[in-house]
Amino acid sequence: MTKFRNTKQKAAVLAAVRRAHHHPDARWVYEEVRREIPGISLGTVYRALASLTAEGLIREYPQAEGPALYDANLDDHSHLRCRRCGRIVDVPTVELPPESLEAIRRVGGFARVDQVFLEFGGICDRCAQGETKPDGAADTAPAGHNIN
Amino acid sequence: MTKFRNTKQKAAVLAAVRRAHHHPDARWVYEEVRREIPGISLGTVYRALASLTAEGLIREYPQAEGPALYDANLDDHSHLRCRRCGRIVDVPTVELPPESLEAIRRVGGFARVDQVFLEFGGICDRCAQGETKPDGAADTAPAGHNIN
DNA sequence: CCCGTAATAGTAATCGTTACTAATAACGAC
DNA sequence: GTCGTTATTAGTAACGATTACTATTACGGG
Repeated sequence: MTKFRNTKQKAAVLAAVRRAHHHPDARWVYEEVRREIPGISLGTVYRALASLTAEGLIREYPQAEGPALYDANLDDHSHLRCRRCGRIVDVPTVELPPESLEAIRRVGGFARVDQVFLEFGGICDRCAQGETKPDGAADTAPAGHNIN
Repeated sequence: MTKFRNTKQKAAVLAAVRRAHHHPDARWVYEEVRREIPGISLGTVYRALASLTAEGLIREYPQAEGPALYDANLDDHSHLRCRRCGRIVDVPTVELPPESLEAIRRVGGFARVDQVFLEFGGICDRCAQGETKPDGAADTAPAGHNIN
C-alpha cells in the first residue's frame, strides 16, 4: 500500500465532493475549494481527486466527452443522463442475466468477462416540460444503443 | 439535410475504416490513408470521419480515455474490451427487460429513457495464456460495475 | 523535535480535437 | 464542356482536459 498523507487541501477537496449534490468535475471542485483555500492550484485538485479515488473514498467517472466527473456515492449504482440538459441522476444498477454474460464471453473468445459499464440516456421531466412538438435535433447522442 | 460532397479524401477515409479489421482511431486512419494520399492532413481525416458519421456510413465511439474509435459495422452490437491489451471485439447486444428501464425511468424522475450505453470488460484468451498467478495490478479499470 | 518524503504551487507540456485561413475542387446549372 | 457557388481541403494555430516538471513546504512516524 502506498502512503497517503492528510493535507488540508485533500480534506477540502473531499468535503467539496461530498457536499456536492451533483456529480462535480475537477473545475467545479477547484472553484468550490478556492473559497476556503484561495491559493490552491488546479493541479493539486486533480492530484487530490486521483489520490482520493485510489484510497477508495470517492469514485471517478471519466466521460467520453468533457471532463471526468467525481462521485462521493460509493454504493453500487448506474447513471441516467438527460441528453437535453446533461443532468445526471443516480439509479439502481440493472443485473444482467449470467447466461448473457456467458454468451458474450463465448462469442467474444474471452477467458472471462467480469465488468459491465452501463449508462442510460433519456429526457428528464424538467426538459420534457418545455418541449416543442418536433423533437429537437441538438441532442447529445453518445455511442450506444437506442431503443423504441 | 446538409449537402455532402464526395471527395477522394473522404472516400479513402471510408475505405480505410471499412477495411480495418479492428476499431481504428483517427490517427490510424490518417496513417493508412496517407499511403494513398500522402498530402492529406489530419484535420481532413477528422472532418471526413465526422462527415461520414453524420451521413450514417460509419459509427463513432468516443472513449472515456484515449481517442475516439470508428466502426464501419452498422449492425446493432456492443463492445467487449480486454483490460490487459485493450483489444475490443464486437458482441451481440444484451436486451434489458423493459420493466427495468421503466423502474429506472421512474426512480430517476425522467419523462423517458430510450438509450442504453453498454460495454463489457474482461480478459481475452490471448492475455489469459501468458498470465502470472497473482492477478497483475496494471489493469485498465474504467468506471463501471464489477461482478464476481 | 527531526527527518524522509509525500504533497504542494506554479507553470510548461502533452494529447486529442476543433477552429481558422486562404486556396482548391465538386457538382448542378447552363 | 464551362461557369459559379460553396463545400472541402492543407496547414497551422488554438482549445480544453489533464499530466509532468521543479523547487519548496509540511505531514507524521520515530
